[in-house]
Amino acid sequence: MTKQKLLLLDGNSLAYRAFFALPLLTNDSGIHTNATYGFTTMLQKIIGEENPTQMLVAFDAGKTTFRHKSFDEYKGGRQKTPPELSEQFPYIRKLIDAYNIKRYELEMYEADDIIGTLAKQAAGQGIEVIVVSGDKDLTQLATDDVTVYITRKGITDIEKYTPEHIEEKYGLTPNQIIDMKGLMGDQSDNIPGVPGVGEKTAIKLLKEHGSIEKIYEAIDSLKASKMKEKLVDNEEMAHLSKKLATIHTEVPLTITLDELAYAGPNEEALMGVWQELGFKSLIEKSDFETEQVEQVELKYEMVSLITKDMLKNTMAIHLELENEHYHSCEAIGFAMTDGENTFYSTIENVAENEDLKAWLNDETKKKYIADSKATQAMLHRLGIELKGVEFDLLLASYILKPSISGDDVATLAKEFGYTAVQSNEAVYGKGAKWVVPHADNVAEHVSRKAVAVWSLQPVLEQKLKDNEQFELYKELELPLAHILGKMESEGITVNVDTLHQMGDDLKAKLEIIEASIYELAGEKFNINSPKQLGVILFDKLGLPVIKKTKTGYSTAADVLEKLQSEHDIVKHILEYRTLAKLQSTYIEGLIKEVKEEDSKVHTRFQQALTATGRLSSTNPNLQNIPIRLEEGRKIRQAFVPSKKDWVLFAADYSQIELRVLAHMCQDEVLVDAFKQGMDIHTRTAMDVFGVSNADEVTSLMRRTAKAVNFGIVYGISDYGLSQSLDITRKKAAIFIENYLQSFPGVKYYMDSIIAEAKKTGFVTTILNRRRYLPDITSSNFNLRSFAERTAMNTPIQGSAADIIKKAMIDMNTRLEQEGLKAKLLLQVHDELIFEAPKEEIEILERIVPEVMENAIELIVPLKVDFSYGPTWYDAK
DNA sequence: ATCGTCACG
DNA sequence: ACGTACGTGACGATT
Repeated sequence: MTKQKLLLLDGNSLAYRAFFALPLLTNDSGIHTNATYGFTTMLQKIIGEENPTQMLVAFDAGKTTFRHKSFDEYKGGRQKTPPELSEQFPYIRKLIDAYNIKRYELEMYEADDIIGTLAKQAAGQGIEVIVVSGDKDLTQLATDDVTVYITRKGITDIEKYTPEHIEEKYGLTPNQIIDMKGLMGDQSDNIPGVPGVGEKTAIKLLKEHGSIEKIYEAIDSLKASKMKEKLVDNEEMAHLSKKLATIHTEVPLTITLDELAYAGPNEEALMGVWQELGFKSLIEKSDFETEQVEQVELKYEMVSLITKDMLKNTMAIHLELENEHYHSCEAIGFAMTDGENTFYSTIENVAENEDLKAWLNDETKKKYIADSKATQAMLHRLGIELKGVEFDLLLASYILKPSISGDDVATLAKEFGYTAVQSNEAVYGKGAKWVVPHADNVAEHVSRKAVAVWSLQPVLEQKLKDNEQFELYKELELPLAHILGKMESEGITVNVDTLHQMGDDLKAKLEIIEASIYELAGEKFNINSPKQLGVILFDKLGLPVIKKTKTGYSTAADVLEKLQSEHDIVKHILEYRTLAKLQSTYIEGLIKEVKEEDSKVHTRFQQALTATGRLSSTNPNLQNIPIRLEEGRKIRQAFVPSKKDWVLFAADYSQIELRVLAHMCQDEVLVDAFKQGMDIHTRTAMDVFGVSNADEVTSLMRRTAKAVNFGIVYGISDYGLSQSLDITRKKAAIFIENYLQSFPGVKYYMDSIIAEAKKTGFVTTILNRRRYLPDITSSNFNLRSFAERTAMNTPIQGSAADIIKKAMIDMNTRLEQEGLKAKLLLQVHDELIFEAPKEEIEILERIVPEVMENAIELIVPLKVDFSYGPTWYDAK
């Protein structure tokens, strides 16, 4: 439990302060907002700075208080609260409620007394207390546990009163503040005090005697003077004034400290109040993830038919889908806008509308779309081919802000300050509660999305140009989306019978292994449960614990491998894991994804997801089909061409990341090695181990050098390398040291890329893709180290991604130019998989490496290997 | 919803 | 001294 901190605010005093500190502002609807605005900025500041665990705003209750009983002129003659301020009090209450801060007022007592009582209670429980007011009387509450903040001049400028500060400023203790006020009186509260006694005299007297009581005890010894006369004449008034100025700390409150917990505002409610008051700057600055939609009226027309006259040369269109699975879900509706007129139509009316179809298919009719790939794929299913995509909100957002997650139009729009569109969750609900609402609501929602895309197009394109990223977006990502859409819609054929066959074999093997594991363990348990497995291995069988996880023993493969010699059960478990993974993910999982109609899987390539610019693949993930172990690799036998006498043709870049590194750091040795076509791991081994002849490099040396090369690409650390090679950290450090000495250009590059990231806050790839690294200047070692490794890795991984993306675009063009039937089906980070008729193999062998190797020119050559066969397994 | 694990580049 | 290799997605178990 962190230290508790209670913030007590004097509501009336602060409202008055804000009102008089700021000029009389009014908002669009004519309400005065200077007090509400001042109050809000003050709250924002104090909450941000103090981060309290409990909060309360106290208000004065009615007109009369217990003080009036002793002195009926108390606060008499005071100016009436200005009506311009009175009208703002309801909003101040609303604001406080929206912040989820407790409000409190009590009949017969003033805010001061409520605050005094709570401050005393809290301090007694060891809670740190901060009192905020515009009234200096409150400083009497200061103690070691209670600090009193008094606003100065404006509303956010505060003076902090601790007992020390009061001593410094007045030479008095906090308690003596009351006596001072008793003597001086208070104009605003109509407390008379002793006439003729001001601050200076009061302080002088108190320093000498200590308190009002002590002054009167010693009154006779005072030498005769005008002042003595005044004191004598007004003794009663002095005592009364002190009494009135004393804050009551034993108020019979009807609330307790427990009720004051503060855990942040109700963001939606707060946005609502801010909107009502017209606090645009605060709304813009806030990073709340609220669903608040601007109350901008949207004019749109629901039409049964989109007619020719509605179809303009440039329009934003939005095809609304049920969910992200656009290869299998249903479409909900369709909207289009040219900025002036917005039309909504049902899907039935879209699919059968020949005019619209022709317009969508017309390359010269320009479309602005939120997610062009999804739209293209869905339209394809409806028998419509989409062309002429000019703007893609998802891709533009991704290039500008690669870190934003989510593809909802509302989420993206909000990132760029556009809020007149609702989130899908707000409209449809989520999970089991998901439902399509009334047609009117859908029409408005979908129309708003189209308008959002239309409105954001100029904004985002300008930002891209400002960043010099427009080309990356327009010439790379946008055309790539079209190609990826085609690849996904085409799909890859899977032989389900082959998978079933393999599944049966696996099932039999698993049953045997399972039986021997139970036998060796002496009981049945769930081998798939790391928790239960941990109990068997480490508690029951007493194997040594090598690594732990947050929740218990680690049973990961690297741990189990070290335990193999300890017990026979371990190797069975390792084998069980391998086979169970194949069975659940690659046999059963894959079968579920095969579409019955065409016997194909249609993955979705996520183009706006990774931090580095790579693609990712889902439903199913076709970028992690097994290959390293033979048993798993056989899964690839189930991936086949879609037609008889066709083949699968696979081409992959050899060492693309290290070549990119060589290009970027221009290290002579590394560049030379690639230019001469050497085996890079062997070359590295020669340098790291100081061997002058390639023949002298042993396989262990090469394997080690390979791991070092991986480490370099990942942003090396001795620990990481030691883990991957299972050697000591010291040895790993020596390898790295040797490497960096052999390749000084690499070291220089790594140092400068980190320096650059620290300076600009981001790193870039060959095609100017950015990754922002806010943690690079963190004082937290872990965060900073991670950011530094990322700074080293991202330009390499990201540039490699740029290169293969460019190759895909060039390859698509080339296939069309050559009039080939061959189709690009998959991309797996550094390889492209095609299917093609046998007759085209020869030409592919020529053009695929040519196009891929020349996608982007580096100072080192790019090298592409390829192969083909009747299944993906054979294309090796 | 999150964790541990493991498949890929 | 700090505690990690970079980037992903899917599964079963568990909360």
